[in-house]
Amino acid sequence: MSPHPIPDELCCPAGSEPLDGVAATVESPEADAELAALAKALAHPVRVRIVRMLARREARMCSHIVDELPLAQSTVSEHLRVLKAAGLIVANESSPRVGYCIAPAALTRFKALLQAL
Amino acid sequence: MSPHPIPDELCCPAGSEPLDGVAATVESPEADAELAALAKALAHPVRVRIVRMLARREARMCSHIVDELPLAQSTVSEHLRVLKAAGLIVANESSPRVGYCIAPAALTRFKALLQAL
DNA sequence: CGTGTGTATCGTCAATCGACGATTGACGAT
DNA sequence: ATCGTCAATCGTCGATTGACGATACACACG
Repeated sequence: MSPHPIPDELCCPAGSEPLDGVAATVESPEADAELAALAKALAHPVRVRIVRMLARREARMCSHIVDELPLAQSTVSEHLRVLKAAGLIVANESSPRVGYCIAPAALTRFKALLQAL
Repeated sequence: MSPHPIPDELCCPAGSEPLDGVAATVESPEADAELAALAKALAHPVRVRIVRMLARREARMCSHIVDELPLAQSTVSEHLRVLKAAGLIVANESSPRVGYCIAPAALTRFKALLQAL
């Protein structure tokens, strides 16, 4: 059997749609830095892939992603760290197996900032 | 007097709205690489600022941007090169007065790729 | 033809990135 | 208590980035 027996529902607070990512300024030096930081987090094909996988709920754990990609576990962990640092994903630190999922608010904010260009 | 006497209408074909950036695939390994490349081009506050200035038509020439930012001319030129390589901006190569402007199609494509996440 | 203006390119240098293996730490299960 | 699994961290290495000054280039104008 696979050592990763498909995770149960151990993701983020489920249907949380904060929608607060549209409140802040969209044109300012701070917005420039914010957009640049978000773009930087997505500035790698592997990270785009990871975000897509998490958005589709195709994976929740680091090991799942390692299975899908031709990369070492430490490399995947580092990409997850970058995405988490940018706020694009969040981790369930409480659960046994650390479930990752996307942060809808950050993604919404990203889209809003880009749309404003 | 300013050595940059405000440029005349030396921008791109003006009201060109190709809108062809929505035709290609939005979920694929190629799309991942494409989105990552576009994000990488915007992954710097200065480049975000430059794109914003060009989108607002506040500047068209490299020298205008140099006037606005605390950066050397060669640095600004390099940022412009990165943006042009990513296809986000285009240049009127006709003269020393190179007129830069945003590439609406690339920006639209960028937005479409991000929205698909 | 020389001069000034506006850009691009080159070379350099410090800093950051991306990848890896190895190690460590946390749990659950045996 | 030991083992196996999952993930984070550390240290390293080569490649890339970002910044700069200096230089070279293209053209308009005198």
